[in-house]
Amino acid sequence: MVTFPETIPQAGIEMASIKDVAKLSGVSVSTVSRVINRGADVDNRTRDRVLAAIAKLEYKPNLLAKGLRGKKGNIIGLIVPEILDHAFVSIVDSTIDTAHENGYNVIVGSTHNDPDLEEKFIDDLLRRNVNGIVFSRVSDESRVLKKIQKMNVPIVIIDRALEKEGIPSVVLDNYEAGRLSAQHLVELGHREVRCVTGSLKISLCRDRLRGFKDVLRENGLECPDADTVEGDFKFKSGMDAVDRFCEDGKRFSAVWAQNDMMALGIIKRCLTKGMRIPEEVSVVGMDDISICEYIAPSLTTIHYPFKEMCEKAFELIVRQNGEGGPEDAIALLEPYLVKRDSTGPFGVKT
Amino acid sequence: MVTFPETIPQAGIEMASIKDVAKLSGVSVSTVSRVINRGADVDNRTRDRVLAAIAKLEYKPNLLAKGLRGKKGNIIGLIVPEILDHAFVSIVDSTIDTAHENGYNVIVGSTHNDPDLEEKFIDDLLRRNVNGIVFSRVSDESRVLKKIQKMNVPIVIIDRALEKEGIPSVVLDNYEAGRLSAQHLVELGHREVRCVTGSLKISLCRDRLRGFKDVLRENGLECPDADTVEGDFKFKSGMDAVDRFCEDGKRFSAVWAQNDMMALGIIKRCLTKGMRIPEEVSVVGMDDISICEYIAPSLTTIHYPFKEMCEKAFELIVRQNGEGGPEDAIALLEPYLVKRDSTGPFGVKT
DNA sequence: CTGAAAGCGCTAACAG
DNA sequence: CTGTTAGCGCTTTCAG
Repeated sequence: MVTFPETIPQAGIEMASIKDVAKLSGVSVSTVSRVINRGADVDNRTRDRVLAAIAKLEYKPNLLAKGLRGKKGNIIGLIVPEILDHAFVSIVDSTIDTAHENGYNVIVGSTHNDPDLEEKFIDDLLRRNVNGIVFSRVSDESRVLKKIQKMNVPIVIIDRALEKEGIPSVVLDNYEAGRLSAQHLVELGHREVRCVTGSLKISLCRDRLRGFKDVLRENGLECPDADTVEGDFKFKSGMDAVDRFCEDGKRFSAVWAQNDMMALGIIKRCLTKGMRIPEEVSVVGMDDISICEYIAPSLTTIHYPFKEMCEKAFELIVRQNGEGGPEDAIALLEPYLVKRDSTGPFGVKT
Repeated sequence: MVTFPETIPQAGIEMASIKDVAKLSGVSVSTVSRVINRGADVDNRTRDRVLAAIAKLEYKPNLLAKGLRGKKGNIIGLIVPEILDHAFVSIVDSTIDTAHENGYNVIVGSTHNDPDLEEKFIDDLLRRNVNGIVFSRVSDESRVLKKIQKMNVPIVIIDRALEKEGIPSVVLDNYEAGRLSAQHLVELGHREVRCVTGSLKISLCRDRLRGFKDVLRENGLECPDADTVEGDFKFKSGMDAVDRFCEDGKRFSAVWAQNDMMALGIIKRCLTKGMRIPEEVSVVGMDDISICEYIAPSLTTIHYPFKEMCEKAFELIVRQNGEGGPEDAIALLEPYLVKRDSTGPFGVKT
């Protein structure tokens, strides 16, 4: 339902341009440009006049003109597969905040894992002379990345390192994440431990699993492949995993899911089946998305430092914008455990 | 930890410009521009040559130049108070998708409810010749809105109508939302019904409450002010509300929270206190954020049509971009109930 | 210290 | 149908 009560004629005032400022202060545009940009090399008296005119006209340099001329749009492009994904929204948020603090705007695009959308979006960014592109979760297919690099546009991959490509990346120490979760569970006395992974085609999932198993082994526990279910990072695959674990008849007292969404699925399914958490089953997640605190029981998880990640990514972009062309760099960030209510000592049934 | 394995010298290939295309196809830039934009008025043979050159060079018009020249940056600005807020992320997502489908990019900014950030961000958008601004949750203070309108930049307010200002808006039928939730509860046989509102300074919260109470009255039920707790849309205020309700000694069997976050707080607190949901207490939320499905029990709620809202907002922007200047319009969208597991019939204790 | 001039890449009259 | 010209708003030599 759309209604149009009335039409209001608009003033349509134009924004002041550098010309207007020049005219009002009685100098040339280049002088105005000087006081805006370097401030130096300008007589104090004329500068004051210009500044006064700028204030009076509320002049703000047009960013398109500036970007066109300077070849840099003062924009950061951010590409994520899915904004609604609880992990990515943290990236969006942090990137925007970091960029704003540094005087950049950010254009956000979500590819929905569609390579065509992805490429279209990248083209748009390139056509806007972006200062850099922050790329979250690329398909391993790296054609588009090559394109970006060829255009000499700084790029940073977040969350997934493409070392062989020599592309600057910010990644989590995924092996350590796996270790942390196993350690927590082992310390609580659990011996029948399960793991729900993301797709094992993704190297970070394999890394996490490796860390997890290593700790179990170091503690004399086994973790046969049968104790592992491969999920897809989605809620439902967590639910399904519980069914799988129950099927095989063997008991289990603890599960680690390689992301929080699956952990939520696990919790929901367990509760539905009448299993108590953490009294009968301890559950650990991974990512530390905001929901963790909102459910009952709240979810013990491995914190993924999204904010630091985005700050680092931004730093790498800026660094590439400086002289010397792009640097090849990989920043490795460390996860840590956040203990909440979904985990408890083995065998304590209150 | 940052390491720099090696430095790779870059090619730094420039993007092809319209000049390059003109040169390669042996025509003038204006002809190239013609084939790109209107296609008409160009001889078929020359058009083909131009097209070939465009393909060969992978030419894509620079968006900054285009925007500078045409006074329109082909960009939509989106302003939300907090991206991490589960309701707003839906707005971000839908706006971006809608904009992309129509060939626009979107610059997202979150104000964190800081008026200075808000103004700074708006200035940035204006300086980029945005085609329009989608504004979610403005402070009632409308100075900035005036500014935008003065610049003749289309604007649409999402989620909160400022009718007196004559600014195009897309709003929910909040009164109806209140009615729906009460109706659902009444139909389930509940008579001791409570409500946790958002800040009653916000008109939409008052509207929702009015609808809620009207239905109760129509059904011969009372809803004294004491049965209502004013929250702040945050998780914790939902938890606190339960404590308040328990304090006064009167029984209650159902609660409506004016947003899902507070409903989650209610559920968590109830479960912690050992109250069963929905057997002892039915809980209805509002917004239908994604978490609703992920908790146990899943949350019955009033669906807020974010996607339709954003589509409508976009439509209003585009319409204003057309001739005739801005139109004053208010679009009203309808909510609906989504029944899940947090509500059940009164008195049925399984 | 300051102004004039050129040009970033594109579009839009205006001639031809 | 096509090329020339001018200019969007800004920065940056280059003179002076």
